[in-house]
Formats: sequence, structure tokens, C-alpha cells
Amino acid sequence: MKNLFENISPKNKEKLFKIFRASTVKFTKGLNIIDYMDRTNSIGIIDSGSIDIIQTDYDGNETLIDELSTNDIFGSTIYSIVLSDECTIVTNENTIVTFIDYREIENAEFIKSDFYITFVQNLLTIIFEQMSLKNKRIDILTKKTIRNKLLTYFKQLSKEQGSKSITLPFSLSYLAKFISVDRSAMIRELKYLKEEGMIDQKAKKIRLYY
Amino acid sequence: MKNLFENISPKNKEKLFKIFRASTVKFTKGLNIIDYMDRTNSIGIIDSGSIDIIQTDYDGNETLIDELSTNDIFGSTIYSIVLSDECTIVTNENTIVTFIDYREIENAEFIKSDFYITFVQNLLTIIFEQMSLKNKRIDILTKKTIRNKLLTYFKQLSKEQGSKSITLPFSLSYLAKFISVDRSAMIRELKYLKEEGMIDQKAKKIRLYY
DNA sequence: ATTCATTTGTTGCAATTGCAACTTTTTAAT
DNA sequence: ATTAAAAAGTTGCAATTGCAACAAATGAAT
Repeated sequence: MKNLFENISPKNKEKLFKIFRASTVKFTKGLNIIDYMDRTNSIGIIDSGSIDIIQTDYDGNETLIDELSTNDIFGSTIYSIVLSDECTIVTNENTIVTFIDYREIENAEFIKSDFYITFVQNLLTIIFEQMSLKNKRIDILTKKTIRNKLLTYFKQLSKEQGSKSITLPFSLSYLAKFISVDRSAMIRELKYLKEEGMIDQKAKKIRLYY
Repeated sequence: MKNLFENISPKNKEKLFKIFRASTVKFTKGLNIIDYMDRTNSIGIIDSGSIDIIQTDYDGNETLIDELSTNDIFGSTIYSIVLSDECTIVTNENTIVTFIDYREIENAEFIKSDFYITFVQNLLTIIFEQMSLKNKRIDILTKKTIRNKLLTYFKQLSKEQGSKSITLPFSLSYLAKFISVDRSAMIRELKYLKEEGMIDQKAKKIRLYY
């Protein structure tokens, strides 16, 4: 996976930081990042660690909007919901984030240097990757039954891993959140799939027979 | 909404077309676009009209993966599914598409001109918009009941339109597809919401009371 | 080694949903 | 104005799902 500053020397990285008013910040676990962000014009890219984006309703209910990890991008332009008042961005662990000022990408008429272009290209690559991930998730979420959601996800993994034997990148509990279904109902459905001989599954190892 | 060639003169637009091996193609209704695309490295941006992305399963079932319209972007980088063999991209109406060769964005070391940067900035803006749209849709799709999907969508619209009285941008039938639920079940749920006094709804006009 | 937390697995039950098969209304096309 | 084609709306019913309330297993931390 591409890094935002791939193929850019430390010296030029520093220049870019100045141009984009960028900063890399290390957060400890459990912090609310949102105060560190310029509320309207900055985007954050996670270098390492992970964060939760949580929305608090008018009636106090908390909804987990998204869980982000390495290379994920967040900011008002991307999550229009996010920077409204009812939103919290919390680190799940020690997390390093790079913030850049989005306006400077838009208004950088003066920059015609190689590293600027490299940077923008890197950014584009990361964003395309993100788009692809979101499309894949939508592909799953639009399926109407738990069974079809699971099968769609397994198919995606199988394609990525180039095999009918796949390994889940996360726990079953997390999978249930990812495909947005009740965990116990999902495990019940997995059982049915096993009984019908569609799959073999033991912990994170799954073999597809379809 | 921003156009890909916003603030770029016709002359420079032509130069960009050469650099990116771009072409703008007019398609009549019902055509399969996919043959016009370089299978691996080109992305298409819809200037006007609309297309369906359809996946055909191993057993012949057709699934509508996405319906795209003005400013939407498609291509192997974005829909990893798309350019596999089982995929068709069909125009719903007369449609104009601009294809650009993605490699040239990545390898354009030689270009340091203003219009190049403007172009990349426009592209970034469009992609950020797209990301935001996808996040919003995911926000809806992750809700577990039809009711919550509807309320989430209405809330989004209400925010965009700055009012508790909103106008749907498309038909109810399309809305059902968009939030991925059975149409008749959705209309039933709308009825309940009306009966409970949560909303008023007549055709595409909806008033929220929550 | 033991404790605590997380993850996995199970099941009954009520609520929600999709599906099918309709009718009615609205919109578009000649 | 007439016809055709979408869109909207209705309802019964079976299947799927979420929820709650558990028990068991696994993993991490001291």
C-alpha cells in the first residue's frame, strides 16, 4: 500500500509540510482528535493506528459511523457529517495522523516542482484505493440477506487472495459490524452455510466450495 | 458541481487531452461501453447522461452494481469488480463520457504547467465529492431497519437542502434501490411513518417532524 | 497461574422484511 | 386523445433477521 510521501525525500517532505501547513501528530489512546483539526479545511491521513468516528444524536445516542486505520482519510470534505458539532473522532490506540490543509492543494498556483506532483499523485493513488474499498463495501451492503452479504465478501477476499481458501483479516465480531448485521445471526448463517457444504470455516480460515 | 475542465481554456483542454490520451465519446442509448475502454488503465468520467454497471454471475444472474450519472467516475482502479470479464457497462440514454489514461497522471513528470495543476485539482475535487457521496450511502446502508435507512436519508437531504421540508431528487422506486430495500416494504414503512406523525409525504415532497 | 476481557457460539421469539400478485395513479409518447 | 409504460400503492404470508440472554472458549495482562 502506498504511503503519502512515497518517493519524496525528507527535505522535500518538509517543504510540502510547509506548503500544506501540514503536521504529523502522535496521539495516545482514547483522545478526541477533532480539536486538533481546522474545522473546515483540513484532511487527516492515518499513518499508523486507528480511530473511530462517532456521531452523537439529538437524543444522546452514539452511532459508530466508521472505523479508520492506516491510510484512511477523514475530513469535512469526505465525511460531510463529520465536522458537525455532534461528532467525535477518537483514537483506539496510539495513533499517528498527518493533517494537511486542503485549501493549499486547491490554490497552489505557485508550485510547479516535481515533488509537488509526486505528492498529488500519491494522494490520488490513496484516494482511488479508498474509493475502491468503499465500492466493495457498498457491493456487500446492498445485498439483502446475510447469506448473500457473506458470500459477496468471501468472493471479494477470494479474488484478492487469489484462492478459494481465504483468511479473514479480522475477527468474526468485526466482520458482523463490517457487513452491518447482527453477530449472532451471522454466526447462525455461517453454520447453515457449513451444513449445506457451501463452505468450511474454522476461526478465520474459510474454504469456499462454490 | 465542478466540471473536470473547469477554469481550463479550450486550447489547454486540448493539450490535456493529448497528454492524457483522453477522448470524449458520445454514446447512444443501450450501448456497452466497455469495449471503448483500455481495460486496465483508463478511467471514465460522465459528462452527461447515465450508465448502469451490471455484473453477470457464474450462473447467469445479473446484478446492478451501480447507476452512474454526471460527474461520476468509473474504471478498474475504482471498481475493482468492473473490468473483470463478467461485467457490462451500459448507457441508459444518450451519454457523453470522457476517458483519460490513468497512467499519465502517475507518470507526468514532464508537466509543470498551470493547467495541469488546475486539472489535477479539479479531479481531486470531483473525487472528494464522490467519496462524500459514497460515505453518505454507506451511512444509510449500515442502518438495520428500513425505517432507520429512510430517516437517515431524509436527515441527509434535510441538511443539504437546509430545511425540514425536502424534495426527493428521484422517484420512490429509485429510492428503494438506492437504500437497497424492497420497494413495497419501503412504501409500507413510509405509510407507518406518516400514521405516526413523523413525516408528511406526498409524491417527492416530504416534511419532517422529528 | 489466575483473572479479566474479548470473542465465539447457541437458541427462542417477536418484529421486520422480501416476495408475489395485484390495483390504481401518473407520466410520456404518438 | 388514446395508449403504453412507469411509478406508486396495497396486502397476505413465509422467511429472515435482530434482539436478549445465555454458556463456552480463547486471548491478554499481571
